[in-house]
Amino acid sequence: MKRGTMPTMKDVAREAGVALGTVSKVFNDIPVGEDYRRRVLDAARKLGYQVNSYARGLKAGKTGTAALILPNAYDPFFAALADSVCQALARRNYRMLMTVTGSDPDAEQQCIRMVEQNKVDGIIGLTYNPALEIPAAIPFVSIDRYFNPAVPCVASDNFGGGQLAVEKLAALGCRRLVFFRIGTDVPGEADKRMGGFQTACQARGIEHTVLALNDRDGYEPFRAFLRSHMDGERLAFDGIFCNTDRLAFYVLDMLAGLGLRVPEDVQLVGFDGARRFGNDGFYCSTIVQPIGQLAETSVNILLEEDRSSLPSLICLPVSYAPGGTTKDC
Amino acid sequence: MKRGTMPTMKDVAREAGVALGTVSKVFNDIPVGEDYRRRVLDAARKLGYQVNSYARGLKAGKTGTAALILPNAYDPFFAALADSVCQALARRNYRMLMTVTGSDPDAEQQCIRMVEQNKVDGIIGLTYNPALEIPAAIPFVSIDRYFNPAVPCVASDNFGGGQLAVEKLAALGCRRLVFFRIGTDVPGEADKRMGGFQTACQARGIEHTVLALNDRDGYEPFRAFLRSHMDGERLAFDGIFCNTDRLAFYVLDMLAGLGLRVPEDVQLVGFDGARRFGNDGFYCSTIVQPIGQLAETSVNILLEEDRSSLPSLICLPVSYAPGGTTKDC
DNA sequence: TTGTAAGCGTTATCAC
DNA sequence: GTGATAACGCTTACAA
Repeated sequence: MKRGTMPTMKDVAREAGVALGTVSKVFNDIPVGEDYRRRVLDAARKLGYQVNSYARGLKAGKTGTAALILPNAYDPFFAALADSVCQALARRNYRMLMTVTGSDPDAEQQCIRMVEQNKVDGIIGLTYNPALEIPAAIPFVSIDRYFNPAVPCVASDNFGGGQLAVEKLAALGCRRLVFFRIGTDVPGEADKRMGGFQTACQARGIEHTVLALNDRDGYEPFRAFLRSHMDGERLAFDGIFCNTDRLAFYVLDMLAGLGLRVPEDVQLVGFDGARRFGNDGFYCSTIVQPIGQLAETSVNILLEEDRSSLPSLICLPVSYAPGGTTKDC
Repeated sequence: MKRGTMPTMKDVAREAGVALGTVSKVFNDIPVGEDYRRRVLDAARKLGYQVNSYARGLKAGKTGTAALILPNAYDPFFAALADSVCQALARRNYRMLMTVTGSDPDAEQQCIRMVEQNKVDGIIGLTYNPALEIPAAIPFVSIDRYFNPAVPCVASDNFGGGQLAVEKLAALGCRRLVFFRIGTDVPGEADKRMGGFQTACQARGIEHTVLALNDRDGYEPFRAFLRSHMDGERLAFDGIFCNTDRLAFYVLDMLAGLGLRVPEDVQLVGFDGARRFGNDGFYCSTIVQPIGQLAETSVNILLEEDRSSLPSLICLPVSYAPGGTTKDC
């Protein structure tokens, strides 16, 4: 925005020989005499004029910009989400301001302050700060984490996903399942995956175990767990459900180290639907999150005019995709 | 930016019992009496005041926002770049406006218009539109593609990377190399990888071949090429250099289909340094692009005050990383 | 040092 | 339908 170099409405008005207000009307699709309209448009083109959306926002109280707050942009799930949200916003002629927090609670709050200053029209946030203060003045949509009834949360049907994983594994012949979980200790929607797993196992009378860890524990305990559950050459489980594809991928490596074949000896299902190179094959058989819908729904709710009665939680259906670590591939 | 609900400087001034200008000074670090300062800060905190950076930008001619234009955000390289650029900008107290173009030339031009409207302070663009019109009024830095001397371009040392790949493969015992290339036909810096490959091969007297394709050709020709170069059980080459990790990954699969072992029968090196799940292991042995430096350098140049004598091209050093498809892993 | 007032580019309200 | 004019929230001479 180098000053003095960009033409303004005033310049266009002078060039077109009309009044300032007339130019404004043309760019706001407010009826105006056809020849005036032409003159203005011609002058604008000639000068290379672009409306200044900040000045417009200053007056109109809208900026045409929404913010997306993410822990990072390189994780496949977050990257795909950023891509989809960006597109969903663009479709509605909105721009996307993106900030990454590195999962640092302070950085997250800082990000919110930053976007508050930028007077965005709304914020979509996927954060891990348990004490996050959400500005009441700006529409906010949370992804994957429920705050309170006043903050709409959009998430995948994590519980249903957990059930689906069990159903699939059971249908593929598994009789003894184990659920591996790793993640933050900030409670989030993703925690429901375990509930779905347990419920489905109980409903089907399937023997099951759970090993739920925190990020700070690292991945080694899973290896130790597997080793301690080896019965000679065989593992005590014939099916493993991991709460993320990343974990499943690590577990795959551990199983190989134990001399176990996947999917022959043990079948493995992850969660997320992460794809190699962002859009290729799955890393493993997985419960796929509907990222496009997640983005679209979040944007819809964020930009909803009537904010008096928004749903407080929306769960979107997940699906199952074979990815080579189950017998159906 | 719901109007009427957010406090303004005027509110703070009234609350603090000082003049409007005084409040402004406090928020711009312009010396002010200490007790005035305190009163203003207290009032601001009490009201939850945040400066409106749009209004500020309107006056100051700077908005504290830069735009990043990418083909998409899900490709691991672009995702990592987005993450790094976002961080580099944040470090300088800048916000990042991101747009994805889907590699559609029109969309790319459209994106530029959009960010022009938003009066960003600068644009970092990685685009494939050969006829892209770059606005003269806004600082622009191009990544991976040289436009003209007036548009600074930041890229990896692609030529050096091509040479490095040959050096490594040669050091690992390869004697007959082939270079596989796929990509757009818009000339970009990445094309220099081939030049580096050929130069290094010639310098070392290594027998070499090249198969350079366009995206629209698809991957099948590579498979056909490999098949036609099978000499009984053996491939006519003992080393393959691919212009991207993605291609290398596909080729890996083709080689397996041909009953060839990697790295025993043939060694494979890709380009980019893409990592599984964004930050884990490499997909293959690869020439790693210095994404962090790419981002940092781009931002440095973009925000450089003195724009009178900027470099027109900066190539950053790449490195080699073994990733299981060469004998040094 | 502090307060005042004139814009920055746009939109909205009026008389014309 | 058109064209002055007053905000919008902030910065910045300039006056006090």
